[in-house]
Amino acid sequence: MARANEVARKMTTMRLSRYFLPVLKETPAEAQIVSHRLMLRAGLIKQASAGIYSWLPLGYKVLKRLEDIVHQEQIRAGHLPMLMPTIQSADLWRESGRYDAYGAEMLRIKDRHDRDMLFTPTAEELITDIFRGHVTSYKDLPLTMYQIQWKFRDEIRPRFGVMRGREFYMKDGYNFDLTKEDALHAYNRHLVSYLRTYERMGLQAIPMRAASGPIGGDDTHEFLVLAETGESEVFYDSEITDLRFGDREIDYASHAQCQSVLEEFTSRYARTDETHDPDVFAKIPVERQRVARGIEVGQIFYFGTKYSDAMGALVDDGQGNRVPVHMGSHGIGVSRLVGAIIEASHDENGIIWPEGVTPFHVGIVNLKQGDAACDGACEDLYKAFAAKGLEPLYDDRTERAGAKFATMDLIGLPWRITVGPRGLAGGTVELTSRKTGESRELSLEAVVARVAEIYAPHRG
RNA sequence: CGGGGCGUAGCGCAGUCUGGUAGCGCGUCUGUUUUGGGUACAGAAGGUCGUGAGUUCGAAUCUCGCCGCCCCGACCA
Repeated sequence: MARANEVARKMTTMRLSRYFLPVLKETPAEAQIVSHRLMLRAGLIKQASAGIYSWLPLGYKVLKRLEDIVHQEQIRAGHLPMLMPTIQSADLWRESGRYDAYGAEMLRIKDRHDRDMLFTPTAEELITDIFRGHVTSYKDLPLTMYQIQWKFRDEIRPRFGVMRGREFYMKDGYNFDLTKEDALHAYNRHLVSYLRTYERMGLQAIPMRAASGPIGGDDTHEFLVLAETGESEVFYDSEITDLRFGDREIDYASHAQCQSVLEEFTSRYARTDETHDPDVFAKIPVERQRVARGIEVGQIFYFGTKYSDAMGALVDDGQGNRVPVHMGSHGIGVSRLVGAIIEASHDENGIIWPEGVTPFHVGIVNLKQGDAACDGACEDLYKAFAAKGLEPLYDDRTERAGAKFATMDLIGLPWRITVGPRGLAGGTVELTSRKTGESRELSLEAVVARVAEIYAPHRG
């Protein structure tokens, strides 16, 4: 048992000499935007083919951190996690009419029996099929299920790394409600949970009225992260960027509370180019009018009975009627978020991970590898962090200080501890913020306590 | 899909026009050196020049086909 614990402790610590971190000094020629360049340079991803990427250990850790946050916030909102297959039969899609409607963006496959299959671009059909097979009564409503699963959309032109990949990792959720009113509450509930989700990732994502595309429906908001490299042109009232969800407590079952958050965050003008109305925009005081670019990181839809009508997803309404359920769907582009966060948080030296999503909590730089005092202090530090449930990345390579600092800056851990003979002589190490560059000299005990304190608000 | 460009060592590139048996920088390996912001020196390994065919005594280089990748436009988490 003691031995198992020892192994577990080592698992939470990583020595850079034993890690797989293929950082690049030079920028790969194919990368045009900063997030793509930094993801390649920092060894987060490697392109497998156009718009399809392998997630290397460091990138995979970030992806998993984002996934954890999405799960936690979905579960907090009362939604049920599940998982559906990536390869689906064409039959259900014929039933909804989307097999033909979806067009070339859907990757179509034949199995050995020559049956038409497809790689799922979204899952309204399959979830509706599951629903109709098991739910027949209003008593089982409301119901919201979601998954985080790989999707494939055969984009005409994939670009910008994971920001517009063909294969991408997406949270997709589906709500089933008896009435339109209930379904709109589900819509509002998702808006609230998404606001929380993005803020935990260190992002400001603004809900904007949008167009629905092939999912269908009338009510839809997109969440956009402002960034110069965004693909969408956006128009908004600058007051909206002052809004913060913060750590307020919300009763997700309360229609009134969710409605009031929706009103707070959507009452000011904020639209993408698809729904932009210049006349309404012009009525905003000029000094508050903003035209910018944004990255779409999520979207919520209410589409009523579009799929339940087409696929016969009916429930007994308690009054002797069999009625189609009201539905909506909601997506968060988890893999795209990795790029979006980097677009929003970097400098000329590399990535700057927000504390909520960083792959390792702290980097330990040993300036004199092989020096007994330095090595010992670093070992003590990472054991102390592991004991507190924090994950350090220990740079134990026999590189010069400059090379170690450059690597740490590139991969963007928010906090770095520098351990060198000079400081240790006085019993201290240095704690440096990646974001501000500010450093503090602290004792070994104090630095562990300080880092634990920093991360306390970010633990689930 | 329309328009443009590129494919030569792990990465970034030169060589192609004007055919003659492949080179530079970074990285990697060995040794020495250095040690608080990508050290310096010496040595070494590493390439079916995307692919197939053709022209030629000879093809990275010329011709044709194919494949892959990137950029600009219309669509999408």
